Amino acid sequence: MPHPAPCVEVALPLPIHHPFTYRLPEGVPTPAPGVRVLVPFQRGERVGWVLGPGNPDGIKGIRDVLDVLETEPSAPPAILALARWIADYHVTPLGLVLRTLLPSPLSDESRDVLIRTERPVPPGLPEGDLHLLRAVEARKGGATLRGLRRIPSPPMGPERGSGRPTAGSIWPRIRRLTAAGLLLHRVDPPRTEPTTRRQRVIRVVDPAPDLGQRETLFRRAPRQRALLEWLEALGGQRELALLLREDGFSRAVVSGLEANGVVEVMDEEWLRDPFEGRPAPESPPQVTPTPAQQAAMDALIQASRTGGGTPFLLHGITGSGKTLVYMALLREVVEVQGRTAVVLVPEIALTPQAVSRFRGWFGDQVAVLHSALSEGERLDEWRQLRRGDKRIVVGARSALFAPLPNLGAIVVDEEHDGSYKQSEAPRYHARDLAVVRGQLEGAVVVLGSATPSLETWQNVVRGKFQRLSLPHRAGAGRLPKVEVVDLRTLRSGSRNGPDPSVLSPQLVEAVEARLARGEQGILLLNRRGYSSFVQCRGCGEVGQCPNCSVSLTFHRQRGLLRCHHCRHEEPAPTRCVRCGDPDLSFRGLGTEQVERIVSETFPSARIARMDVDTTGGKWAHAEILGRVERREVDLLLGTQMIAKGLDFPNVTLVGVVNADVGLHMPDFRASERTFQLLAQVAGRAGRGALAGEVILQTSLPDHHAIQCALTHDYEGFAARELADRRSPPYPPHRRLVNIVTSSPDPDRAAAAAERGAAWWRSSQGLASGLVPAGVEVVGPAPCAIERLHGRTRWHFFLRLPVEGSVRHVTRALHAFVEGLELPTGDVRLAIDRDPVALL
DNA sequence: ATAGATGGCTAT
DNA sequence: TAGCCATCTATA
Repeated sequence: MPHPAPCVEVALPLPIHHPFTYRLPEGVPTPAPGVRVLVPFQRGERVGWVLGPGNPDGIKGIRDVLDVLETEPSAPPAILALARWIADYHVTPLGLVLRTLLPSPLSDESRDVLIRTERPVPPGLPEGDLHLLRAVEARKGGATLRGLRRIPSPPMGPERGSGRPTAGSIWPRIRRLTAAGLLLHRVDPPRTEPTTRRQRVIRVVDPAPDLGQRETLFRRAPRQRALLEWLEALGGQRELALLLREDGFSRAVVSGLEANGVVEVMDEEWLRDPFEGRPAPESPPQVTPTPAQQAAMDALIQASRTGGGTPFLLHGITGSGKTLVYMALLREVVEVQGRTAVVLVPEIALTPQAVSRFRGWFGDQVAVLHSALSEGERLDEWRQLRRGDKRIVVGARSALFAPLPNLGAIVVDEEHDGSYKQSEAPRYHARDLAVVRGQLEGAVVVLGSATPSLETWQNVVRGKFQRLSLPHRAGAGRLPKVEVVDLRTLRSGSRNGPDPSVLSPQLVEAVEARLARGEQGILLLNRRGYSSFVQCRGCGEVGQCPNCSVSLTFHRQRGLLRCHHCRHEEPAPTRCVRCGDPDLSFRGLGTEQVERIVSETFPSARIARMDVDTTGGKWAHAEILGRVERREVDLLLGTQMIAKGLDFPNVTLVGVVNADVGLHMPDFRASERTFQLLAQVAGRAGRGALAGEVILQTSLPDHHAIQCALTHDYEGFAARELADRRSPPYPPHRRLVNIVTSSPDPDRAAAAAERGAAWWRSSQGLASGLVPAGVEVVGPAPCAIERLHGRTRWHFFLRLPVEGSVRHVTRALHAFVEGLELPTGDVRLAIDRDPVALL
């Protein structure tokens, strides 16, 4: 009896909620779970991940695995387990999850490439064919089919083909044109061997020849001796290219030494150092921990020795020295226990300042995953972590998925930060996943913040997390005095000088004092551009984005109106586009305008502006902060990106130009975000020996987000906010699942949401018990931002108890995704579990 | 996501 | 009746 052919289940990065089964060619041993394989799929090839043995029964036309791409799984068991958890909880196909968790060069697919031949275009070619030929011609060296699909179809009338991708099958056309000899079609295979940059390195063998041997070896070869001594002076090895180019040795000398067996030339993986040429690492400060820091350290170290346990909240006010506590834990876990650790920081906080601190303390044990890294650099770091050559990873969100063996600790700094939430599928929250991974691998989890998210706070209250508190500033720093300026009492145009509703007399005076004393100041305005909308004084028309239901922001420097959601831009108008009135008013103050007003008010001040528009380059962010650190800047002005983690002792003033920005967002977290932002930015003042001062300009001085920021009262804020979210109930009293439908066609988006909500409402009554009691269905309704990227969006959401029903809801969500009949056409369904915002 | 099949519609 | 389009189905 013949053996049944061994098969494997493979997860492919496609929006398909089940794995595919492939047969292993004869003699190929079954790869371990998590190993990447190359498989045929439809007309191309794709890279997927082996999940385990498969069963070929009932599959007609099963196909063979084409190649096993690695011996060590790129998704080791711990990462695969985490990926499965995410796939289940966030209702996302496992292959898509794996693709997100792993460095992107590891997943690829074959590409169809079209090349235009020399043959001239024959007469009478159909319009569509001609259009395709032109599109291919426009791309030199061949056009990928993927790229071609994105181009707009030819204009066919006033309404049709309005910038949408070509519909229908393109293949008959390609076949026709290929047969006519006008196009060549080639299929490029997926890149399965990630490009590692390699370099030739020359290295002195061990042991090197002793002095006696050298006499005989080098009697007639003085250059060889010189080379050996040169290499020894450099520590025993040198990149070959540099040796030949920079050091003036000839290839013959190198070959001579190699022939004598004194050196060897080898290919070595090139370990690119992303922080090459960056500021030198800070050495660890010799400070004695405060009693509170010591207590926190003891608790964490104790927990690390007993396998993790309850997650910790390290609740320390700004400047209280949370970093020192993290360091003590890392030292214990990495250096004493020989394990590994993850440190997560918000996207923006990964400043060279922060990085050099970690590198100074832990040297080249640290891998840094910075957004400025290329994909190749990221992969290099990832490989070193997997090999155990580096044992600490510091990075944003995705660093949580680093393949560290024997994980001992996970630190999530500034755990309340919104950038931990991934906005596309899988819509995970790295803070929540840190808790999951810690539990799966027995690692200590520490969530650090001065202003914890209410979810984390509630987990402390309910005994799920253990709170460690740092109630005082470390060292000489004192919490700054906070003063409020009521913008309602300041009307513009009353006297000469700056518009007092932008820079109040109090703020002007405070800035002048800093300039006189040679101290520095920070000015926050959480809105970029020059003005957030442009309105015609004649007819009231406001410039709107054609793809999104938002107004366009005016960027004066570049003379553009821009959409901050879809990046649409158009030239700034000089007169109203509707009525032609030239009297336009620029409303809604932004950073660009504040910069202008500030520089007019304080002509002698050196000003730097930091927002998305001034930090485009790879190191622009670092460059601006470097200037502030070297005191080449008197006033740093910017959006929320200046509020996080900066530590400059000479900054003694923080001015918030308008604290109300964001307070009126139609989202249940608006107050929380405002409070956190104000508390964080206030924490930038007075971190050194000099006393700090904070001025908050606001039209809502009585709002609790502002009142509590004034008095540095986190617990007061939490109590009030928790009460406000009781009715109607919002997180953390309930869990939410936001379900968003979208389509270019408004009717279909609405219909999809109606059907979706109806599915849940009808399933609630069913005897199947699919939807557990206590689940409320709210909506549907159009989203707050109703149109985005040219699609109309509707949503409804589920509200469920915090305890109990989570697993049942997961099951119901899977049934929902499988069972819901969406309207035909381009209609998408997105499930956002534990959303950060409901916009 | 996307190739391929199906069926209705229309300009030719 | 070829071509176009929307819709449906399977992908191993």
